[in-house]
Amino acid sequence: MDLDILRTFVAAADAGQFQEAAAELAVTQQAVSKRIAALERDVGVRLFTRTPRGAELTIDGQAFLPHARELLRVAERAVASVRTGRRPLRVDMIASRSAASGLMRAFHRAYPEIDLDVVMLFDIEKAVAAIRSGAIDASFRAVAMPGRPLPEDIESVRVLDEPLQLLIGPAHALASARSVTIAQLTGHRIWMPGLAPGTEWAAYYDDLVAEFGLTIEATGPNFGSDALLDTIADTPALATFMGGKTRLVWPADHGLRRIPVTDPVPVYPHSLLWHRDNPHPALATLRAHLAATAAGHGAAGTWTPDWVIPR
Amino acid sequence: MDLDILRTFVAAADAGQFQEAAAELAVTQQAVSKRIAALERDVGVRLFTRTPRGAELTIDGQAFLPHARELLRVAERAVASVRTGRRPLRVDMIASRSAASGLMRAFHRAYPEIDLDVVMLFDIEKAVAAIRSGAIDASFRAVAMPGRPLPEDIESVRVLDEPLQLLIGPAHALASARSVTIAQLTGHRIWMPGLAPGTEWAAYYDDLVAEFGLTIEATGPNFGSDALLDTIADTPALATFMGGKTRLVWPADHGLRRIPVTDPVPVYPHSLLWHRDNPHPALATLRAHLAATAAGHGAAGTWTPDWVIPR
DNA sequence: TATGGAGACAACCGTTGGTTGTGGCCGGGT
DNA sequence: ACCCGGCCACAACCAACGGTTGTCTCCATA
Repeated sequence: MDLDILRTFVAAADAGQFQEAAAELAVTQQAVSKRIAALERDVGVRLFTRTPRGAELTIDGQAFLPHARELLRVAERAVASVRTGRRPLRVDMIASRSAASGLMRAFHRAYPEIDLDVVMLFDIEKAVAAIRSGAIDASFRAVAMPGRPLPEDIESVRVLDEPLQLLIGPAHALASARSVTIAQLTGHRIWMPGLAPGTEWAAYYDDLVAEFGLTIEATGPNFGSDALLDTIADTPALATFMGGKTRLVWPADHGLRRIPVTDPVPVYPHSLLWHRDNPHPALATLRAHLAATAAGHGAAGTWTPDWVIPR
Repeated sequence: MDLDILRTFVAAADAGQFQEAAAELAVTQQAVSKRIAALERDVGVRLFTRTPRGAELTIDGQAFLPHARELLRVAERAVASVRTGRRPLRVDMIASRSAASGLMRAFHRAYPEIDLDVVMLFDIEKAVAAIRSGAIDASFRAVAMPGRPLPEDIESVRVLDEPLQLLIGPAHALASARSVTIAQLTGHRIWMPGLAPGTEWAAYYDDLVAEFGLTIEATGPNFGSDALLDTIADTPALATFMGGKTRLVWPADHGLRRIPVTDPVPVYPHSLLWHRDNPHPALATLRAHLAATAAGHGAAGTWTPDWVIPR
């Protein structure tokens, strides 16, 4: 099915005749006739009843029409999402199910008229480059890792601390714990595949390891969270860290447990980054929204690496 | 833009490489390469970065991907709306802005997961034929006009009485009235273009005229409500009837007035009609919903033709 | 009854979109 | 260090699609 054909269908439905639709679309009446016939062959029903002085929609045609319009609307938005110029606010975050995702959902509820696009870049370096190039408008990241101070043209504000939780299977030694202290984790194997050196998230876990003497294995490629969850669920001796705001969707029978970590609570600090000169109006709205709804970061009893910008 | 190309894009994005996507789609790798190149030419940005061992999404590609998926979802629904078999509940009503539309909106809010299609057929005769043929599942209509008793296989229930209002321009003699009695309308010109003999709505207004001695002109073709509103707004001596639940969208400076009519209140009776044997599960839901939320019909002080099924 | 406007069908043809064949690039194994 | 294998791009070729022109039928209207 071709969007041009849908445009033809809508034009013919609006005009009530093929001839006029053809004129609008700058093609011949025969072309319109063929396109409609092709569409009808495609969907398997007759969409117009042809009369000697025009063509009117059948019942099926009437039912199909709003769907066709919707399709064209969505197509327009899809193209707009990548067209330069007035385009949706494009935001990067570390993971699709991180706490930043919850913030953006809340923002979308508050301002449903603002078009949003979410992307996930590799790390803070790519994110900063994308912000400077204008490829994205904002980014939720932890800053500023050692050796990578934020450039002067990038501004940031800390918006949310996400407490880490331990994710373990039902056969794990800590499976029945209501919560665990960081000290209790010493000696347990914690697996975080895909932890790539040089990224800000690797730097975060490096500091966590150094500070509390944990053991984190970063071996093996990251085959995605599904594969990770499967392995964790089935392996008694293995645990992993996961953002406490993560909304997991996994088969109910996995039996996975999420255990809060305390003394102190390790929190992953999300800051919003943007370019000083970015004029996107929705960016100002987002910043104002986050400032108004900002809650709990830098609270007592929490831990972050000392390179994290305090407020 | 072609939906097949979008499917190719999504498949390639999911697979992370063109080769595998090509295998899934049962075409050659070269065809996928060409399609992606065409799509990129179409939207004007590069969607993939080609590497020697695959292709990964650019930032723009990431932003475009959810839109592409949405487009395919909408396309699927569009086709489903006309496919026989499990399809959306298809409901006919007399006008897109009648009270029935409000009922269906409320139903949609209550059951957003139920797919709905609304069509507008010519009259009760077409509606009954469509219900019997299965082309529609239900219809909001006034029944049962003289000489057209409902067939035995069609069931009905009265669901809503819509009070009529007088619609007049700012220069009309009654423009400043808070309400008018039917008796006061005697001698005023009431214009209802498109009132077609033999339809149930024409029968309704015929009875209204006969009962209260009104003057209704049905001359001229109906060029749509916009044209009607324009004329009414500009013509001091002209009025028309309009459903009291109608949500009008007209330029604010039209200056149109809607005046309630009393003594008695003429109400247009909407009944839900359906086929005795229609098994569509959403139909049962709709009937239950309407039964639970049904309000005010057959109230004292209202008038309907005596052929209207009382309850 | 003649006329004009609208859609369908047929014939024709250029362009599009598929295929096969081939070459370049880069990572990993030997 | 080198070669192999996997993956994508480019070129050439060809069928099929989608457009145009020309013509016919149908029916409402004058």
